[in-house]
Amino acid sequence: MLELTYLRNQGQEAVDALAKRKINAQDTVASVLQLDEQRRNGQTELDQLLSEANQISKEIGNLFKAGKAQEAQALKQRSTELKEITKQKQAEQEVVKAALESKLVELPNTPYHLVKEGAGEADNEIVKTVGEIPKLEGVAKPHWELTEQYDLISFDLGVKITGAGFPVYMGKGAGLQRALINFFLEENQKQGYKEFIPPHFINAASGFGTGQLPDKEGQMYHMGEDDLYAIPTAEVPITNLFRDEIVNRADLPIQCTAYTPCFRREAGSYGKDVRGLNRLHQFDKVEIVNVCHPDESYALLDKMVEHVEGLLQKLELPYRILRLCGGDMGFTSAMTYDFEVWSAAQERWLEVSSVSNFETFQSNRMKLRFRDENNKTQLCHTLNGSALALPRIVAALLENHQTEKGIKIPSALVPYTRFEWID
RNA sequence: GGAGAGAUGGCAGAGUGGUCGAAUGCGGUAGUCUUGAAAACUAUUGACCUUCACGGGUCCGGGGGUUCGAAUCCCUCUCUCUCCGCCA
Repeated sequence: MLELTYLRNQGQEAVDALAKRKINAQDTVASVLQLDEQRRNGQTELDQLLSEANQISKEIGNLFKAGKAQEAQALKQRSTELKEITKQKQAEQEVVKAALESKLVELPNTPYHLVKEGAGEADNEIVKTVGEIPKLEGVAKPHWELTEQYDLISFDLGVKITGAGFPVYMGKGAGLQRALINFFLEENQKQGYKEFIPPHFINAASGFGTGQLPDKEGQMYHMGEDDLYAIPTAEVPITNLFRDEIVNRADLPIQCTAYTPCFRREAGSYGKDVRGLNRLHQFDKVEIVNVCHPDESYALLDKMVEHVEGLLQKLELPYRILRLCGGDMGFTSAMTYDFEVWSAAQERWLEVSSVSNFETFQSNRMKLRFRDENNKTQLCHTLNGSALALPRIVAALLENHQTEKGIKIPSALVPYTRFEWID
């Protein structure tokens, strides 16, 4: 949620920035400002009425004490009258506030100045491409064949017990999964991240805090009986740990990491995009989340990018980094870098990480603040990124590292798998 | 799931219809003292809305009600604790 004061003071700047997403926010911003004005005026009026009512009540109390019941009775009349008026005024205010809130929530985050205008994927900037593309044309098997050949993952068993998009990992397939999770968690800890194991279900307030609700309602699994949502990413429970908190400035940046399964309905996906491990309803991911001072968020974003890069290098995977254009960024993000690894058999890039700075967009919703030098509360910045999402990493590892002997495990990972080959 | 108790400021905890945004203690901050620290002492210390400012307003778990007036009375929801039951 954008900050009201920002829209008040720099409304046009916000509209211009949002144009990078190829959306015209002129009207929405205008009605936000109009409703805000209306709300403030109403509030002033209401406050004056309440002030009068408070004063009269006090006087009545004093009069009763002084034994002047007659005069007190006379004042009661005005008091009752005021009660009616304030009640009505309050109801009006509620309506205005709700309207303001619903308009404000419609607006996505304003892109950072470095973000290029664009409509979608095609307009993303390639920041860099690193590593050698393996030359396996013709002989390379796609991962969905390799997982079957080496008995690593069963998609069919998953279909039987749950449905499509819920794979069953087996043997070295399961071991590889566990090894990657541990590898990522430990690498993250070396960077100063503290590990958490959060709940896998969240309430609606948490979904709202990080921006999944109301925007992505249909993408989450919802358990109606208990009104809980299965987490689409660890970002949600982890960032919401800090909802309604005033954190110590000295504690910033707060760095958290967590492994969780992630659940996504992926309504509307089809075709080669969903083949094998490319897109799943349940998958494993290790996430990093940062809560920091506004001045340091972009430096921290760079640091996160560097860290994720390091992980991909240790896994010996060719990758490229994209800076997303306005139109391809998520609703809540101010700037996002995507990481893609090369899939040698599918011969295409697969997204494995998304690292974003949300600035105050989430913290404003969550009321996540710190105290500045003047002891004033100020919104923190929040950031997060995948470090890393497993399925496509597994797909790329299997495809890129396949040999006639079997699949070679990258040496950095061997201490975790305790096997060097899948054969 | 059944029965009971409870929810007050960063924490602990008083307050049962008016002068209570709320005693007191702890904690935090600043100062005095000290070579330094501790202790002691002094002062200060909630959030939010509104206003250029003075000021005004809201908040005692959430929502509703009674009353001129509610932290305090009533209804309701949520959560926590204790006991019983069930259970990894």
